[in-house]
Amino acid sequence: MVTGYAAAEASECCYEAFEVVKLMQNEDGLDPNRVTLVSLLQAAANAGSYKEGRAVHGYAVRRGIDSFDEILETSLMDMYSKCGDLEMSRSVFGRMSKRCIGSWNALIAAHVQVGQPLTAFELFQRMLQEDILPDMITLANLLSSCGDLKFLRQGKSIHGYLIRRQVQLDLVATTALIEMYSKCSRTNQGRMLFDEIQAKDVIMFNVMVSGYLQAGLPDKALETVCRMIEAGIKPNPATILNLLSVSADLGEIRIGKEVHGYIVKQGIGSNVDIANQLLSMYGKFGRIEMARQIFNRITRKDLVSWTSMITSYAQHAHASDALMVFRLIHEERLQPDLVTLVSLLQAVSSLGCLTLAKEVHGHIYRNRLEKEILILNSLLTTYAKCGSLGMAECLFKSIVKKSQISWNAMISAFGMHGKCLEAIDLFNQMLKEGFQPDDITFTSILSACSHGGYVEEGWSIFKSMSEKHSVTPNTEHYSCAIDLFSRSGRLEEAYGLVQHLPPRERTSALDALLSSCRVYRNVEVGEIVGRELLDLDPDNSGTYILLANIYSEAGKWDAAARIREIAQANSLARQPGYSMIESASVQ
DNA sequence: TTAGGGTTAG
Repeated sequence: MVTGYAAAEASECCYEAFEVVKLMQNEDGLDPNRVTLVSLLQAAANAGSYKEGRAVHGYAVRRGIDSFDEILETSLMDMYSKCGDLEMSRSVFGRMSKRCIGSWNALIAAHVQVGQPLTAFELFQRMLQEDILPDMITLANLLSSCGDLKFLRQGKSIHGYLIRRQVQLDLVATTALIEMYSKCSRTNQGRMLFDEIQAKDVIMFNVMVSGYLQAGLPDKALETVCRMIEAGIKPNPATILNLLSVSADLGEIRIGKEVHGYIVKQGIGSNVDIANQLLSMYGKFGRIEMARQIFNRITRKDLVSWTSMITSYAQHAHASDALMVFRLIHEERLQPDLVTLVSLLQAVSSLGCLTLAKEVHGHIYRNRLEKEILILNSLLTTYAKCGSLGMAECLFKSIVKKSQISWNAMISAFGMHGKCLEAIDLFNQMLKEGFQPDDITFTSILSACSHGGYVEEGWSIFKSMSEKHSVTPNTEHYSCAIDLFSRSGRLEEAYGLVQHLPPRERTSALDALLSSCRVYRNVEVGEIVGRELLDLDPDNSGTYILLANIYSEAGKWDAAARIREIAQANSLARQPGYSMIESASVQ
């Protein structure tokens, strides 16, 4: 009876199990034995009832069942881990005279679950030193750690171990391997294992889908979900969460709306995790009103709900609303975490308010998050965007373990403030300290050079991208280099670079180049650029006007008149100019 | 023993 309640995994059942034991003692005068205690511990562990679990431990000690057997001790460890007391779990483990595989597994699993995979790995090494042979449970847990730590080599060696020992890979083991490979950026390897299994379950599909999402392949993720549905497997809540991510990543709100409809029909909209993901998806599409409605309907909002709402506001020009939501969090007795504060910093950055930046900085200190690299990098950018390059630099210097992102953030901060030489110096220092620049580093440094007019320096850095750093220049890099040349009047060279862009992405670069042609009164290049631009975007009245001006300023009145005639024939009126000024609503 | 969510640099 007690075991039945214990297996039911609900807190009410935990109390029922304890009630049954009381009845057993009072009415029948029977004392609980080891089996009863194991069941009670299991009930407490499933319900997370620490008080009850400790009481059972105390009872066992008082009754002298303290020369515990392995099963009872392992149940104690499991109960302590599930109730969040890892120390007690370790202490029970330490006192065990004979440790069975189950107790090792319990401790390894506990460390994996609280996000300490490194310790889980250390335990595994100790286990091998003590000549204990790992079982499938140990290996599945370790594979999960390998994924989290991106330990591809160790993950592969576990896979190799399984093959060498000719272990038949079941659904769970294969799923764990697929997950490990996906998290270590080896999605294809995961896919091969996935294809080998005929009878896949919903979890395996979800893991594969999530692997594709992590790899930035939302179309493959969608294809996999479709295959799953075709195979007659019903989506579960985790599938729904994946699908909402697919929709956001593909930029296809239609999919998200369809999934929303499914959620409503299935009556699972009250699930807080699903509601959070839905809110976040609408937020990403800028559908703030929809996001807000979903947020308001969540009855038990958790920190993710609040943070998602802040992010949605912060990223779509509603910074003051983001701040307002942040202030409400405290009333809910929730403690903002690292992610909440990073989102808040985005809002502060877009307001450009230094006082607020300092206020959040204080908050970060009070919550002891001042050493988190994620927070430091965001704060650095926020200070720079709020006009205080000094504070940004000071913060950068104070970061003991700088990440590549810290360097990128500081280079871009110098760029924002027109300090091109400082940005170049920092870039060189970054290389000297052995950090690998990436595409974002180059976007920042090239844009700093182009704004500061440092043509030679910028061009030499652009060339070094593929020659020295194996970074292939993308459209943005080309645009920066084109800008670099066109601003300094080297229009032929700029036009030469435009040819490297795919035709559809040439418009804005050509637009800027045409303006430069006017500034530098270069009719030859202007004519070529203007015509190419008119081919690509014949409805842009600005191009006709600019080209006509270039002709007339060069004295080519006939050509200018012809262009104006064509514009008139196409009835392209000049767009009136306008400006928008937002009044400061937050001090 | 296997799955999911809010996040930093342009």
